[in-house]
Amino acid sequence: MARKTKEEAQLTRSLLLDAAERLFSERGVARTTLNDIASAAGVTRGAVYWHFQNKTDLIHALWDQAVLPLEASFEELLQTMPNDPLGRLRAKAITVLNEVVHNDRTRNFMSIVLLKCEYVEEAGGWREGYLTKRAECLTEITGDFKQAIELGQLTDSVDPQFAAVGLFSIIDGLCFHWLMNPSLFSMEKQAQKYIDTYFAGLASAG
Amino acid sequence: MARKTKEEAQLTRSLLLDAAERLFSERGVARTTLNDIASAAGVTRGAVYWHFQNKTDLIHALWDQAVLPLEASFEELLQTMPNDPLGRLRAKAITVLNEVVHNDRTRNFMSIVLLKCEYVEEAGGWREGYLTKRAECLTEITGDFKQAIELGQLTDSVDPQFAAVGLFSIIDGLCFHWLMNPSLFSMEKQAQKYIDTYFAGLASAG
DNA sequence: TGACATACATACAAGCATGTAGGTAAAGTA
DNA sequence: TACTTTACCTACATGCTTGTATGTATGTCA
Repeated sequence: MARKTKEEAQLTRSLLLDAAERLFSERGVARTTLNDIASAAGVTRGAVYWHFQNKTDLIHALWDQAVLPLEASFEELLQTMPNDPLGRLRAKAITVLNEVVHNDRTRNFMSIVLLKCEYVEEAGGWREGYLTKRAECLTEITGDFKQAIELGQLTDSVDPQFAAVGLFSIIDGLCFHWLMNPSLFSMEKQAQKYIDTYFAGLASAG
Repeated sequence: MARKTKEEAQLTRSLLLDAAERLFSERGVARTTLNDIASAAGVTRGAVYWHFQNKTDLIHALWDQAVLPLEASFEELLQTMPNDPLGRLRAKAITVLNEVVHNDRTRNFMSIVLLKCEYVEEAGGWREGYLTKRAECLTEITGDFKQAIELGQLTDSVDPQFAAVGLFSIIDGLCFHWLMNPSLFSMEKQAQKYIDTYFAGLASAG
């Protein structure tokens, strides 16, 4: 078989990532073999080992690709309402929950992260990277809460870190339940009600 | 080597389950081999295959054992406050969160369920059983919320199913975050504050 | 246009993990 | 006490997955 041009090679890489994302979310990370991924992308394992060092490396790359759309929409929100941190948090949360429903990429990604992988400490494992990303995300949320308190959108009896962890937890928890069993409730209709309920709880804080 | 008495055999079985629980929560389900489990229990794979059909069967058994203490304490709470469904829910939620911190069994179990296994549809997989158990648990919570509304502890503008899914999500979300990184926040100190915040949100419901 | 680098495919070796068949010695039982 | 069953252990066959080494035909650049 013939060598591909650089563009074609990038396409192959992209196809591999797509296949991995889909297969991981369908069969789980551990039960998906590199051969499965290669076949699904229409190539052989040779291509996988050309583009990535190994499975772990591929997962890392997958992460980078999957997080981009979310970060982009967050950035957008920041510019849409620069002086309304609480509204921004609300919008961010609802955005994530809606993306999980409507955006295949986000849904697959969340499904992998919450349901289809095992977090285990090992040298070169991806748990570390995930922890770091989560920490960053949490700092961001905490920052928004801090601003909200400074602007008087929330009482200063609210601890920003506390509020941030809670919001993060609710989002993950809702995604976990919905992805586990989408027929349980309509994420689409109730997402914002959940977020508003939590914010109402924070507002009445003691 | 010599044959064991029936009691000793039961002990072996129990040791195997203990070892499995510990190893699963340390290394993840997929990366833990039956040999690992047997060795950790001081026996060989022969013993595993004697007591269980295969890995899946072992996981099922593990589940049954791990859920018991939680169900027991729930039952206890039901009798402690038969006429305070909301208080019961609060106590249940806080109980779970505290058990995760203080009870090794519960913590290991939650860790496996939330972080160390992959949920994948397959013939004979344990996802089905898990879904069923969750559904039962959710019905129970929903029932309590219904009662709370009937007794006027909550407005009837609150949808019990909505409230139940939310509570369940928060609990799982908090456990997920805390198990992923226990240094992030003190579950012990803040668990009840989180639950109260959510309940406050429900109370101010629109 | 030739030489080198690229983007894979193919082939091979090696290590596990699983399932199972057969062995064994003591416990249980009549 | 003799026979059967139990509770394992040992050994083996099998399949799968990974990693790597090598082949190869083509893009790419001087």
